[in-house]
Amino acid sequence: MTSEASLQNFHSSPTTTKHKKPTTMSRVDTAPVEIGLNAAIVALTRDEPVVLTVRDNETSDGEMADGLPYGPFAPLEHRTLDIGLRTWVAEQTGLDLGYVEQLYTFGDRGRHAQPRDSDPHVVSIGYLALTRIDAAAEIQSGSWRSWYHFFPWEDWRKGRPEILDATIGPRLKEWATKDQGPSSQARPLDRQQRIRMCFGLDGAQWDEEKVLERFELLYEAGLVEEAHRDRPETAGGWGETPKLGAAMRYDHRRVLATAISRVRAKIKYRPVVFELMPDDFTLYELQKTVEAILGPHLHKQNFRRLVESAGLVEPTGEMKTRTGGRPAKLFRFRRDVLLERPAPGVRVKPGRS
Amino acid sequence: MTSEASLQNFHSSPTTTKHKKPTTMSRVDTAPVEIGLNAAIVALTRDEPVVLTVRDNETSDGEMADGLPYGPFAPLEHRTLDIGLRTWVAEQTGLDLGYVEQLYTFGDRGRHAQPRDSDPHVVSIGYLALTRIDAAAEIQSGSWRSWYHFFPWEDWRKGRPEILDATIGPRLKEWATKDQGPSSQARPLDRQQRIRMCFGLDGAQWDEEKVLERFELLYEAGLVEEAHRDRPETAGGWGETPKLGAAMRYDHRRVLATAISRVRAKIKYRPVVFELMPDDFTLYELQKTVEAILGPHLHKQNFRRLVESAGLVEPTGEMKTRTGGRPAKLFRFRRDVLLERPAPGVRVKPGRS
DNA sequence: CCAGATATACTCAATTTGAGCATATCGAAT
DNA sequence: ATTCGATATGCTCAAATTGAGTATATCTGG
Repeated sequence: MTSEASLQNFHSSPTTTKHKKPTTMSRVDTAPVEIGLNAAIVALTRDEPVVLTVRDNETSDGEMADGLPYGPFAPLEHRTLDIGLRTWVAEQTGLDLGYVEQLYTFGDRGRHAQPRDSDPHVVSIGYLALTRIDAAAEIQSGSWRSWYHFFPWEDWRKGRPEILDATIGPRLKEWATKDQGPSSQARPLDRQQRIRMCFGLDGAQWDEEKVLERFELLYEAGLVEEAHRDRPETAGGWGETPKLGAAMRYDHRRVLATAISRVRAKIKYRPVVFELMPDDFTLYELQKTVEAILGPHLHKQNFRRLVESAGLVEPTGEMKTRTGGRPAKLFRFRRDVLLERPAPGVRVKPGRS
Repeated sequence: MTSEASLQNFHSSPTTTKHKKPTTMSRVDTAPVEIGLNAAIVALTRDEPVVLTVRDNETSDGEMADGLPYGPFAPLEHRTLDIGLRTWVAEQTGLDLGYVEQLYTFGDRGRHAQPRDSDPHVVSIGYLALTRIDAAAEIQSGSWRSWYHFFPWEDWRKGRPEILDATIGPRLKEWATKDQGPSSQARPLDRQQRIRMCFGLDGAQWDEEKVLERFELLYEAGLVEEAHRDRPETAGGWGETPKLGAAMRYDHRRVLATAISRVRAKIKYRPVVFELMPDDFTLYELQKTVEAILGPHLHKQNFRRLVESAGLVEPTGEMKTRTGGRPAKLFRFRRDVLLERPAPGVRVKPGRS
């Protein structure tokens, strides 16, 4: 089953449609559709990237997995999609969002756990929101969870996670050699290669932006809980499969994966880090924040040279003394860069050696 | 009126929502919603970037503006969103799409020209498709139009377009000093600054990726036809306003603007140019293609060094002789780069001097 | 006062990038 | 046949950027 999101980067084999003559569009057979707005709200608590999760925004039906704040788009109430999102988030968590950005619209059937067949098909739009921890303290409901709780294999802060070679690698290789189905010919990259590229195995290098591709691959391979929840008939051998990260409701883990991918990519070419920082900060704190998101992306004092020469920050004149060593200058974000250069960001690179 | 898409890059002032206690989600007041799938299909004919337009896919109601191929998402027929898109495109134009990528989901009211209030609210999802010109020749309906036909101010191939200083600049400055409304305080960038950054006026530099921001600004300022079509009540003085590019139906010009933005951005970090090229090509043809999309982005023979050293291409061994000068080596795309490096692309830069 | 920790300044070489020169080969005009 | 215009392609060279390291300053805690 081809996941839709992977089409962002790969060809998909075109559907072999008969070439009908162009017809006038009919409005028949449009089954009811509901639009779900889902928010991945990201903050940082002590160098830990966290996401806001809620548990009980629907009647508790025994399922206790975490979920993201979400709600249906009501076009009569919400003038725009993101007003709708802000309204739902405020209502469910008490948080007024600042920075909000649309991620992706998912529409494939069978990824949203429809209780009844008569329920409307849900198309879900994922959003990324960034917030500071002081604003984040206001929340009235929901809880902050490390995003690595849901994606342990993405946590490279202490080096390569063991789960990669201990569990994920072997199970994926096993899956790669299993039944491929007849449609495997059309696929541009075969399973082996996709695994290699996604998870940086066999000499390929790890790309911290491929969060979504990795999750979709694990889903496709049936290695995450959601895959079995969505298609119980394929649950063979699920019992002995170890849990790979905590599951989420509906397709929320996919939305979160998209959010992480986006943050990791965007931090490099737009000054979004500062949405997560307090007004004043030291350069080391800034670096720690970037590393919390990207992983310890081998930088050094070059990092300070980078942000200073890029004009991203300016000294406040104050010092921070409780630093454990020599006092550090405090800096603030230079909002003027937005008026100067087209694409400023903390453009860290993979590293030469 | 804040355009929704501009939220990709700017803060928006949070809606001041009362903090209600989290409630169980109700399914009341969900007015019917229809999802429109819209395809901006881009190709290249003789160094001219073109987009596939259709005219008569709905009952002709006198309006004869161009539109993009589109159709409603029918969840019972279309397993995924992009299968739906491919189906509609095939039906309306006879073209089987190859590379397809989702762009953005627009949902704001009043941008989609609802004939009757009783009609369902339409949320439209924009897609970008890239195709080669030989495949593009197959089309049975619709016509290819230069994308600069709709966005003349984006055409920098012969230097800075006169329309910028002759028309757009003055009219925008006039609008900037007009009535700002009471909500202008909360706006992070005022009109002057937005104009400056979007259109590279007053010393700011032109950013070829800001296609959508520019169009949204013109829409907001009432300088494009669609603005008056959507809100006839504000049509004061529209008669004497010169036409800024050809209008499109519904919000299709916005979708096209998003598509151009995306192509221009993506060509720099993913090998998407090759979706537009024939199998074999000379390096100069490749450069011309890039320039047709980005504008003459001051490169030189450094371009060849770039693509060759990046391993993006490999020589076929053949030569192209009818080149007007010394015969050129033919190259083909090295598909293997996808397996080697994480983000290869024709990463041209603005230029130092 | 010292050890440990962090902050900050500065250096230096490898690499990348911007810009230009020189030469090769074709077609068309003279 | 020769010349000119146009393109192709190889090579050089200096400027800028980047990766990596060294040296020194100043705090906290023992």
